[in-house]
Amino acid sequence: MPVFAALGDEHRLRLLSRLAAGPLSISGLTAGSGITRQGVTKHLRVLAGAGLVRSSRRGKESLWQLEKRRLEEARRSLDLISRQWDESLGKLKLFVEEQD
Amino acid sequence: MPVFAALGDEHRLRLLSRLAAGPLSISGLTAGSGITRQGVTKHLRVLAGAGLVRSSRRGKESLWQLEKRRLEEARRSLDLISRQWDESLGKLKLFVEEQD
DNA sequence: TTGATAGGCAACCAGAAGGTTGCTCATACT
DNA sequence: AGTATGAGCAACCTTCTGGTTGCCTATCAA
Repeated sequence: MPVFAALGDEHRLRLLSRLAAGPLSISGLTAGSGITRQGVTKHLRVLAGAGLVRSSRRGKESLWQLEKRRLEEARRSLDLISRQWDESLGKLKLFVEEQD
Repeated sequence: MPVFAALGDEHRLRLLSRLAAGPLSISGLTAGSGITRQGVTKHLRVLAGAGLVRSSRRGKESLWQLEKRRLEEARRSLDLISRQWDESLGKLKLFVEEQD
């Protein structure tokens, strides 16, 4: 649910952008991450909890991949706010002009 | 800097969307927020630290308003990741087809 | 079947985050 | 002048978070 909270950690953002290049296993993601495998696992769980990522076992490793839809939902939320702001600025401008 | 972290709190998200309807003072934002004025202030500071919001004193009250640019930067970041993902899926599809 | 590789579970820890309260300061109103 | 309103500062507390370590399970390969 709290998708922005999930995005709000640098390690998790990095994980996401690495996953954006294609599915990867946990050890794959751990390599060069600077933290432990367990740390990575925790982050992946958070991302999964936010619906940003999904895993599937393949043999002895579990492959993680991006769930694009949630990203786009998040993007749209931000879009919505900026649009509202544009409108409110529009109204403000109108208001100012009426003052003349 | 950590713009997503700033977005990752429900109170702050609500503050933002209220500000999207136009500038407001701290007490204005506090009303109906469910937390103390000091709490609101802290959240506003976080948002400001992320460059998402800006304040200006007007008489005895300080008016807070949205900083649209950062929102759009954040939106673009998400966009970038989904685009990369699209590409990677494209490559994956190609790879699968080669297998036949 | 033994070993190596990939991962899960649980406990633990330090520090950050969210929130409150109490006090002070400054501006506005009458 | 005196009071009410809007806000800042600092201390404090509790909970959540990021990260680690130690140990156990499962799969693959020799």
